[in-house]
Amino acid sequence: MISVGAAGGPGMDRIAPMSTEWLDAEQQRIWRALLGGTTVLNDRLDRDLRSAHGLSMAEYEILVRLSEADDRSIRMADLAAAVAHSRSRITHTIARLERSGWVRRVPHPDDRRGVVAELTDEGFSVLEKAAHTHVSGVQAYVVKRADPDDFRALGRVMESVRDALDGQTF
Amino acid sequence: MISVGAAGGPGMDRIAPMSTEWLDAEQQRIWRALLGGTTVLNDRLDRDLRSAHGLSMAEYEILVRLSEADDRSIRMADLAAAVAHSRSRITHTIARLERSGWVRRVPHPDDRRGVVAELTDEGFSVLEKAAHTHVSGVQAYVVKRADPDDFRALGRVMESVRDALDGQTF
DNA sequence: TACAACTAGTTGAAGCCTCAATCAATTCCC
DNA sequence: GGGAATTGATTGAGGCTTCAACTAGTTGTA
Repeated sequence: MISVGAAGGPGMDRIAPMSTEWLDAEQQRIWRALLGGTTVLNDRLDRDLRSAHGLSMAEYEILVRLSEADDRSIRMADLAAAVAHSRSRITHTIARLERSGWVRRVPHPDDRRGVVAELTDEGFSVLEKAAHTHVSGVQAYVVKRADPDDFRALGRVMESVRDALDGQTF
Repeated sequence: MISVGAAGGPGMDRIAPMSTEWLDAEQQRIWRALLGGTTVLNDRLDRDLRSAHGLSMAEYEILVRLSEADDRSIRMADLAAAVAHSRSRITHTIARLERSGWVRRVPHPDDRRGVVAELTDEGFSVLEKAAHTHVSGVQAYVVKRADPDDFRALGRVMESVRDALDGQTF
């Protein structure tokens, strides 16, 4: 047993390889809870949406953003930034959503390079139903299980993480 | 703007569709921080590992588990449960790791249906190097940015989430 | 013993994401 | 103005994950 990622990395006490600061036992326990918890959570929310509405989490998130925007439409690049996906991924996902009839692509009025994705009425209607499933899941799997102060603390940490890392488009 | 997933779902004040309890503004902010934060975090940790060691996060996690186990080996199904992946996914991933020479498959001694995945010396050596990259990232992107009490609170929440949802193999 | 039910693991096809290359339009700047 | 650099978006190939179907070994039970 070597505890890679835990207190005292491999050989650490003898050669101090490259000054990596290892996690102590508690930090490692918390980190693994974050990793494992988000894995099972995303998996579960995704399955719930798929089985009930034929919609993935990624697709759901996109529809939500569109529903909140003026004219229910957002430019492709802005949409990519909003959900932290690559442009390529947004192109593929919007193509699928368009095939389903939930989104329509229209040329950008000012910038002729631009494309704007717009939520259709049918898409909005699917979203209305899917929102019940999704929000119920978030309540049951996360919000209801958390002490309100702990939940706020989680928010502070993850806001800091997100703000530090985002803004990188690939 | 309809705020699906936020306070007052669509039409909620008029028809109370199916008694879904919506998230208030603060809860929604926190939930989106968790969603967005974990997205960019996983993305970044994965890229760091890939570019430096040719190893994905999923592969790294598996190697870590193996390195911690007796004989550096774990049965396929147990490995799947440990990292919350499907058996099929573990089969594919171990096949890849075996091709890379980092893991070897051996028949289970008692149960002739069983297969045990075992970390090779070469795999251990890659893991030793990768651990520096990974742990440095976790420190810089998460641990160092978080107030220690907030970080502990995050741990409590995510442990509860994970324990509530895990144990579902697909 | 014998049969049914279950568990372990694999397989291949289909779907989604990543990556690099590409094309078109806009902006920069001399 | 005009060429270079940048930005917006798409494309298709390759890689990883999911899903359903399948084989094989084990367990329960009569």
